[in-house]
Order: sequence, then C-alpha cells, then structure tokens
Amino acid sequence: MASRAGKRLLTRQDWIDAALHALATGDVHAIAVDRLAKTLGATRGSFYWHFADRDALVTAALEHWERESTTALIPALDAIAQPVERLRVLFREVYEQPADAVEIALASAGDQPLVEPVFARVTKARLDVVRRIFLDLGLQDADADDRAWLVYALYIGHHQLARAAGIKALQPAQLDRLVELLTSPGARSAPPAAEPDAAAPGEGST
Amino acid sequence: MASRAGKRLLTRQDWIDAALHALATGDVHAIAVDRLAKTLGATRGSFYWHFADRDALVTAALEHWERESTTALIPALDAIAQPVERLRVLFREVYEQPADAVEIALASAGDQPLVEPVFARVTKARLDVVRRIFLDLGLQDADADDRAWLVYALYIGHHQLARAAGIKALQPAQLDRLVELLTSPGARSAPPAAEPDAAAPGEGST
DNA sequence: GACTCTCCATACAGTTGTGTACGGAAGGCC
DNA sequence: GGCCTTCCGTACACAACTGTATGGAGAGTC
Repeated sequence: MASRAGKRLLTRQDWIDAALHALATGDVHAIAVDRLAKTLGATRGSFYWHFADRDALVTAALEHWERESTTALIPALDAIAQPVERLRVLFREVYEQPADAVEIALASAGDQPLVEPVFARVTKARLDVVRRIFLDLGLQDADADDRAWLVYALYIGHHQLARAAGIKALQPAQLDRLVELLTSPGARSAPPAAEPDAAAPGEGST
Repeated sequence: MASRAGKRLLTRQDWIDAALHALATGDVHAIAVDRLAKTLGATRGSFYWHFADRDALVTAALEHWERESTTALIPALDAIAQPVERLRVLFREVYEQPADAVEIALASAGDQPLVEPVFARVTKARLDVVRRIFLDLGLQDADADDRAWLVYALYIGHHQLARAAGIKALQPAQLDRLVELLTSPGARSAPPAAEPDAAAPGEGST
C-alpha cells in the first residue's frame, strides 16, 4: 500500500484486523483505540481519520467477521449434495478446529447493542444451513428444527467447553460416533409435536 | 442486620449480591466498585472496609456462585438412584430454566485469571455428575466420557443459543425426545475405541 | 462521659480510556 | 514552486474507574 518516509501507512483494514485480534485474545472491551494504536505503532490521530469513533470500528470488525466466518462459507457447503456428507464436512471443518476465540468472545457479549444484531444474523444463517441438512434427510419441519438446534448448540457448547476443560478438539472417531448418533432415526419417530401448553417455566426451584 | 440512624448497614454479602447482579446484566467489567456503590446507595468508603480491593469482591462473588449453582446441588442429584430419572431431573431443572446470565457472562471470561480456576472447577464437577449417570447406565468409561461431554456441551450451547435466537426454554416434549436420543444405544455400539493413532485417548479429562 | 470499635463519607491522586482541535509533513498536480 | 489533499502526531478536555488517607458519627462499654 501507500507509504510515506519509508513507513507504511495504515489502512482501515489494518485497524479492523487489530480489533479482531484484540477481540480474540480478550473481550469486546479489549477493542480500545488506545491499545490498538500502541500495537500498531501509531497514535489515535490515525484512527480517527479512518473511523468516526470506536463504535464504527467495532461495527466494521463484526461485519468483517460475519462475512469471513459465515456468509462466505455457506455456498461451498450448500454445493455438497449428499446431506450426511454435508454434515460430516461441516463437523470436520468446524468441530476439529480449535475454538474460534472471536466467536467465544462474542457469544457472551450477545446483549450489547453493537453485537446483538450481528450475532443474531450469524446464528440464524448457521441454523438454516443445518436445518436444510436434516430436511434433505427427510425429516419433518419440527424435527429438523429440533435437530438443527441440537447440532448448533453442541457446536457452541463444544467450543466453550474446550476452553474451560482444556480439550483441544474432537477426535475423528468421536466425530463419526456423533454424526451417527445425530443422523440415527432415534427420536425422529416422535409425533409431530402437538406442543403441550405446559412449559410454564415460571417457578424457579433453587 | 445492624443499622445506624435508621439506615441499614451494608454487609459483605450485600456487595457480593450486587456484584452478581451486575455480572448477570453485563459482563465481568460491569463489576465496578463505583457503580455498585451507587446502586447500593453508599460510597466506595464502605466497600473498601468490607473488601481489600476489587479482586477480592470478584473472587468472593465467584465462589458464592460456585456454591449456589453447583456444589450445593450435587448431593440431591446423586441421591436419585435411577440414572435415567436422574438425567431427566437434571434436564428439567436445568434446561427448562431461562439461561443463567451469570453463567453466560463467565463462559466467555474463562481466560481471565480470576475466573478461570472457578469455571474449570465448576465444569469438572458438572461433567462428573453427568458422567456418573452414563456409567450407571452401563456405558464404558470412554463412552460415558463422550456422552457426558455431549450433554454438557449441549447445556452450555443451549443457553447461549437461547439468548441469541430468542428461544426461551425447551418444551417438555423436546426434553423427552432429547433424553430418549441421549440414552438410546445409538453410538454406544461403536467398538470400544481402538482409537486411530492420531488420537491421544486420555483427552485430558482432568 | 470519656473511650473504643465499627462502619462509612469525603477528598485526593493516579490510571486508562474517548473524542476533538489543530498543526504539519509527504507527495501528487499544475 | 506554490497549493491542495492525504494521513498522522500532539495537545487538550473530559469521563469512568481504582485505591488511599483521613475524619467522623453511632452504638456499645466501663
């Protein structure tokens, strides 16, 4: 890119990358203009030329993450015709990776105004992908919803658990057993959910 | 408790409760002495009499949460002899509740020095409870480990997902299908793990 | 009624962060 | 070779937060 006096000039993307790196090694609060400037060897004067304020940087970083981690990956997955194979590829690409630190950082910041809409979009898009897998397997709508929810909850939980318990990644044999369990007829035979009116989670026992 | 000039005096527990409430509605950074003092109608002078510093409050709050949310609940669960019923009770108590906001806040702060040891202890204790259920069901060690991991990852993921996707709680019918799926022979029939060499079988369960 | 202990308010110092104002250097344009 | 645009450093005002020092009011004690 452009340079001046031998020194490379910073781009908007440089700040975004630095923000995502800070997010990965910390939390949303770690995206601090002060600290980013220090790591980039610049001052806040540079930052406020590229961005209106800190919120603009956070927003741009989240949108970048949304594209890289979700939007851009879906077409390649959908191109796989066999649903079981699609699930297997998904698991292999996604469960075997070490936990995505950005994702973990965002998961708990889901109530912050800047994070919430992005995270909701990503969640919905990913759930849709998995749901289509089970629909292609012949499951009913409600069953596919349940199963997709299960798979994705598992995905999120695994990454969190991996960090807390020090488990690095799923073993291939575990993956195979997992796919087998999830694609088994199993609970699929349940009646198409004439949901009982119950589900009054009001009482909080301990 | 004690009072002075009609005004109730604050206790150590008052500050801990306020800290946990702040944690539940925000993140770890939300535990700020300044703000807590404001919500309690006191000043930091009071706080620094009860606690050495902010870290002491955070530590005390985390230990309180550990007892209330895990340590104190295990004996009652273990008292249930039938493993399937134990799993069902666990799910009913735990999955039907709205997401524990403290837990979600802590999950992503798992790398912070103050949070990490507590969260690791809680994770291990809960995994042990579930693992015992599957051992009592007759599963081999490795299978019980896998299944426990699956159940607990599901638990964590469900709560996160519920917040992101706006799902409130599992319906009873979904719960039943879930228990059925998880206790089904399913992947249990997999050969007793002649793990491919790539697999370090221990997977660091401690 | 002086004395002490408990609990808290006030005041101050220091740190870290945001955002703005302004100036200035480097390089392209003519 | 003046001029303008791009990019960034410096300086300042301000807010939120931590931690410390100190004093003092209330209540119990003798």
